[in-house]
Amino acid sequence: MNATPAPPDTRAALIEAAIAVFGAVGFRNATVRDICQRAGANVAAVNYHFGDKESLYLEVLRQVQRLADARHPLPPARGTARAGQRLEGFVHSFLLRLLDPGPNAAGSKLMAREMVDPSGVFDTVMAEQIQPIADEVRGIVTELLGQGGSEEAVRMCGISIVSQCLFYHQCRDVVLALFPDFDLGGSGVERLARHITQFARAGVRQTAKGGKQPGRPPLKGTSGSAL
Amino acid sequence: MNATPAPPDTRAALIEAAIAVFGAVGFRNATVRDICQRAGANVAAVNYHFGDKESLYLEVLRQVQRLADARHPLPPARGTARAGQRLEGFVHSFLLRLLDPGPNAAGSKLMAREMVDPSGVFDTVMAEQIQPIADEVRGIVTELLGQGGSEEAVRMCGISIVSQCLFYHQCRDVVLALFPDFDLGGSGVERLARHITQFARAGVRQTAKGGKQPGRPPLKGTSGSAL
Amino acid sequence: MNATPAPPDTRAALIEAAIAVFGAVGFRNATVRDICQRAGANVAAVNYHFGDKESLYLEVLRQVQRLADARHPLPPARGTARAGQRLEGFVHSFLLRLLDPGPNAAGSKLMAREMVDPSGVFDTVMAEQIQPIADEVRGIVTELLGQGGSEEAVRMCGISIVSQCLFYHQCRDVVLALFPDFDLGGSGVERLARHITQFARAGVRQTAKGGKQPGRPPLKGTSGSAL
Amino acid sequence: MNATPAPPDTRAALIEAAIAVFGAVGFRNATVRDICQRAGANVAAVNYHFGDKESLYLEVLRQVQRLADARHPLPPARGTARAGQRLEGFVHSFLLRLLDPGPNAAGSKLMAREMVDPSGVFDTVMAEQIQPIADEVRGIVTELLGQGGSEEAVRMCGISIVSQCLFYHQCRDVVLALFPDFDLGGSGVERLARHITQFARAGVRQTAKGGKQPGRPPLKGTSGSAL
DNA sequence: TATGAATGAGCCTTCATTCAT
DNA sequence: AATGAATGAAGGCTCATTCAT
Repeated sequence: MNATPAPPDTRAALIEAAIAVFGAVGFRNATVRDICQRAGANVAAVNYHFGDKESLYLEVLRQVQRLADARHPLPPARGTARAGQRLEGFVHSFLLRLLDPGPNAAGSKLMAREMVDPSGVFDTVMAEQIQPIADEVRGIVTELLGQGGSEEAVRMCGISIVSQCLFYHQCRDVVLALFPDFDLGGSGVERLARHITQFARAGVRQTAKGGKQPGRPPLKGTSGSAL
Repeated sequence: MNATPAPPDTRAALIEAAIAVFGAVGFRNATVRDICQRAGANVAAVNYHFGDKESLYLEVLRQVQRLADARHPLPPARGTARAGQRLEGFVHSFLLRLLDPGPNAAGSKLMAREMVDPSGVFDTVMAEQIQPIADEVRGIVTELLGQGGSEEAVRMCGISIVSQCLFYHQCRDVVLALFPDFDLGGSGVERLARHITQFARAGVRQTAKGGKQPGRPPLKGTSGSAL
Repeated sequence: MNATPAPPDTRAALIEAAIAVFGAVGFRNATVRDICQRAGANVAAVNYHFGDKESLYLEVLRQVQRLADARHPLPPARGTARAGQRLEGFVHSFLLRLLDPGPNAAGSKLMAREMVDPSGVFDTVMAEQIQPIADEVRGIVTELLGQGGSEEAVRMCGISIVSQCLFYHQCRDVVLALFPDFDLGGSGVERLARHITQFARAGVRQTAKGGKQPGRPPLKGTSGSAL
Repeated sequence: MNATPAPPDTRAALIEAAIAVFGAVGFRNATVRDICQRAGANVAAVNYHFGDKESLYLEVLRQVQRLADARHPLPPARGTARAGQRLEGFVHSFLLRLLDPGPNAAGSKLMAREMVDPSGVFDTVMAEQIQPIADEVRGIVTELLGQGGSEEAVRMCGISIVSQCLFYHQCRDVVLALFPDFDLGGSGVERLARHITQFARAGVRQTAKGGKQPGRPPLKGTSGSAL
């Protein structure tokens, strides 16, 4: 569609280098010099091609999304399969996208940081990358919950599912510090997907039964306000 | 109350200011000058009282934990209650600790960042702050799973529980971008605690039954297309 | 003369300014700001062109040597003349190099300081600048001593020669404080060279005769009281 | 004479510590904090007892001289012995004073630096410490030269003697870099003293014979001016 | 007499950015 | 279309010194 006649591969090299550097050390810690050097370009190249460091960063996030979509497209939209299957499929491909050690791993790290510590491009990221996932999850959960699913239940169940997946990605270092031999790549992803799927399915089923916890009085708080 | 009415405790003022600044912009973005200025102290004050910026940062993280422990102590250790109750208690007080909009909110943010983007003090934070929580959760899950709990199951269930709580904290901005009216303070915490508790209890129970998902073959394929 | 009339060679200007500043106040006392200012360059110029202050310092020492070699080359290597002549030639050109009031005087001062109060670049200076001189002297003395020259005798005679020359340079202020009219430039150098040469030649000849001082018992006692 | 009723040994401790620190790293590199710490005193102690860092430095130089005079008094004034003996005695005790590894070694280093790189207290040091040595040497050389000794010959011979001794002290690091096994303490001093004495005696004797070098035409210069 | 806290000037270095070519 | 040199603002840190106690 967008055919630049002679691809100025300096630009592409800059983006690629920037993904690696931003991913490794974050936006602030990354230096323009480092990026340019890795791209085999001049110190002024970033400013020349992108205007400034932040514009490069935005371009990088876009490219990261493009790569992620290409490598691990989200499962086809709702309706094509039963919710149970779709949950399983979603968890699996979402985990793959997050934990894939492939060329986009650094980009993945970028997204994680953006969610915890939003920068100026957060809105774009939300709209272009996170919202579609949220929609997909909402669809799955809505169907799973059936008519017993209040809006709040849908939201919370969706978050319960997504958060389990994201944790391994965002808090990878914590996981590995606690369990140094934890397998977060290769076959480990399969086991994780299986666990999360069955854990979540049971959780959602329970939520569908109603907010009432069987035979349990309201929480007896550990802090101030009387719960 | 105190004999000395108000000793111009520069050190304390520095920590307080640092919590705010580090919490707002992170370790790297924060400047010593800014912190000192807010604390009404000299530029050299940080070096005098803490040695360097990083040592101040570590002290800040410790103070943040102290405040958190004081405001929302984790439930008393194992043995005092059945695991079911302890799960409920843990989730509730953990959420309170994370989402408390009180004076420690900025400090909370710090911990979130540290988990996603570890700094030089990560190891200390792991040992002093995260490990105790992990131990507590492990204890609860081990008891809930009973004899059917493999080491891996214990780990994954623990993470499934903690990650749900953490998400609202770490990805607060994402939650609010998706659901602007989501209640993350006050009574919202109670509803969240109830949801997570029952979701997790069902999930753990299901995990205990065995890793086999009823009538479902192991996943095949690495991307969504197979779903 | 030169095709490019006057390239604003910031790098060269920095070195020149640095020779002056380092020479005047020493490495530690010198400030990068001062050097850059004198060179008409930005504060960051030193870092850009040399990496850091110390690397600039090393470059300065090299340039100083280059200038010294250009202005006062040491006499051609051994073999071309008898040792007596070579001693004379060495002392003369070494003194010229040390006492030359020309544009390299400040640089000379640097070397003197480095020998008395070594800095981080001492090893490099030793290898690149001092060792060649030591080798030359060793060659001369070895030949002068003939077969009677033990290794120790060679070393000590060499030092006896060099130290006499260096003193006028390193302790110039002491000399001038003691003898305000002492001529350390111009024809004074000639007289110094003649004195040191004949003094040293006699000393070496005496050393060659054997370590035994005629009719004098070995020293006894460790302090002056025995004299 | 000067009896301070109750010796404030903080002051003495400061001086002692300062000798060590100044001697080790020089005036500029030394920090008041370091000195106070080693003296077991408060950071403000230097300013309190001496006014400022430089005044402490002057006091230190005085103390160094006191110690040197106590440990290695110069040989008794002229007339008590023949010049030959006195030369031997001077060289020996001067070397001892310079190379003594005892408690004043650091102080010695200070003096060396002061001679090469004079500070504000240089004049005091000259008058109080160097001049007496110069006078002693002048006396010895004058007698050795006899009637053939011009003023210039006396000066240059004196310097030839002193410079040989000083070199081992001031350029100790150079000596050890060139000859790592060179013995600069203990019995090494004896050998050095013997060498320098006989070397110098021969040199002075030759100088006395007259400035004419036997059968040697004036120097054939290696640089500009026609010698 | 002596101190611990605090200060402010200043240093080296980093880095995104600019500019002439 | 692209670069190497150069910039200036800013950052963390050091250190001799001061001051209230």
